Amino acid sequence: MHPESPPTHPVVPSPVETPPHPVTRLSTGDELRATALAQFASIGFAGTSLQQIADAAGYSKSSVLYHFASKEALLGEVLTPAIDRLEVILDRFVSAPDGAASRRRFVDDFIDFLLEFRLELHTFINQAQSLRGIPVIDRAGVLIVRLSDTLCHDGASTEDRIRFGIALGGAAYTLVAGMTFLNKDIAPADEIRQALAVVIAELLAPVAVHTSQSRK
Amino acid sequence: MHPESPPTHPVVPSPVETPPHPVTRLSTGDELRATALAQFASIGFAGTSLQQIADAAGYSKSSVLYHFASKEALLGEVLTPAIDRLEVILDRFVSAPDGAASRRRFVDDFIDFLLEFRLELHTFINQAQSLRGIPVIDRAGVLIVRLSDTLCHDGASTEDRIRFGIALGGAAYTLVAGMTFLNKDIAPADEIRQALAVVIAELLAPVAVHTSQSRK
DNA sequence: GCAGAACCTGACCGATCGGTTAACTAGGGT
DNA sequence: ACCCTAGTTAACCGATCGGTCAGGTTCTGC
Repeated sequence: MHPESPPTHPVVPSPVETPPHPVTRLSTGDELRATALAQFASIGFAGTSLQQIADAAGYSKSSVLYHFASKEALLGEVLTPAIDRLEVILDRFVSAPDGAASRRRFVDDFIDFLLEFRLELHTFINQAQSLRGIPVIDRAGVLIVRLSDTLCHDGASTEDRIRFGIALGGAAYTLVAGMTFLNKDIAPADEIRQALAVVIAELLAPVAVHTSQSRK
Repeated sequence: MHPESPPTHPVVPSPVETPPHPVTRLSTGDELRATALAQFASIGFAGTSLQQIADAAGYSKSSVLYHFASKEALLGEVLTPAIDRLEVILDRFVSAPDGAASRRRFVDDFIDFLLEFRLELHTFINQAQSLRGIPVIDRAGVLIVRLSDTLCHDGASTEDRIRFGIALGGAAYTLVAGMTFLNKDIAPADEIRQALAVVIAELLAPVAVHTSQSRK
């Protein structure tokens, strides 16, 4: 089943503490989380079976359900780190004094978030509607609405809201699906980050200007 | 089963030709196509069962499989009109002389396409990767690549390609998921179209300028 | 009246779904 | 030796999956 040689359980090089050198070896739970995330993002939560996750990770379906109470719980554990991170970023932004510097740092933080949690964002963005009721999804939903309301105050125009939506959905798409599909080259990372910064800032700039200063 | 009163088959008001007044009544096949599209776009192709489609449309699963050879064939019939339309738009653009007017008309056509086939685009955009091999998906894939290559010539920068990807994925997201989720108001249609035109043109403008004229 | 096409359906098929249970293995502490 | 815990798995459960099939109903052409 596993690439490892012995027929017993596959990993667990050091049962206590994290390994001294940050080895690339992951715990079984982390392996399963990563595998599940990749499947949820590409095939969808409803379209991914526990058997597929187990096969892809090299375990049995029973093992997946040993580490996670249910499929929904697995989704929850997969998405939670991204939500926590976004919450921190947003809290820091709203508690900072209004100003160009604060806004600039927020956009930087947000782009870091996009790049680090692209699969989680893609999963949420494209499936939140059909997964309403699952606690982690609802929590992420209110967070996104808060993000939207923070950037686009009550009186924001339709165009401002569409700018925000396009930035959010466009980044989620481009960084996952569009990457291996439109940009055949594997992309030089730094170049992507820089280009993303330009375009996202351009999309969000009028919104921010509109909310904190006078129009145009 | 059906909202109609008699227990027999539900619609078929005029068995031959289209009804003289374009009544809102749809043929069974059209009802099923529309229902399936809504489910595919929100829950995903893999996550949507034929039973769900049948229930939502008020028919039996057997009836769905009577009108469509298989689930994949249903997906094909659902997506084909959008692909045909996009193909027409793209052909007209590449066969027209280069120029600002041609580009402007293309963006207009493209926005019409986005608004009319938002569910079809959303379905393709977010699931093409996992549905590779299905003929209609592959056909749409080569079309999108052709669209990308037409707008971004070989030497296009990473930023240009990201602009295109964000415009495409962002519009698909905003017009479907973001609509009932971020913009609580049902949206005044014309306002959405106009805002979309501004933002899409802004995203695509540097690309077009770059490919047909000098930079900036 | 009658044959046939078009339409819709319940019953059924093997496969797979998410999830439960019990059994097994290995290691640590005593 | 002992037990306990953690990890893994096969076997199994009822439900549902996509798909097939035979039969019933209604309409049309003759």
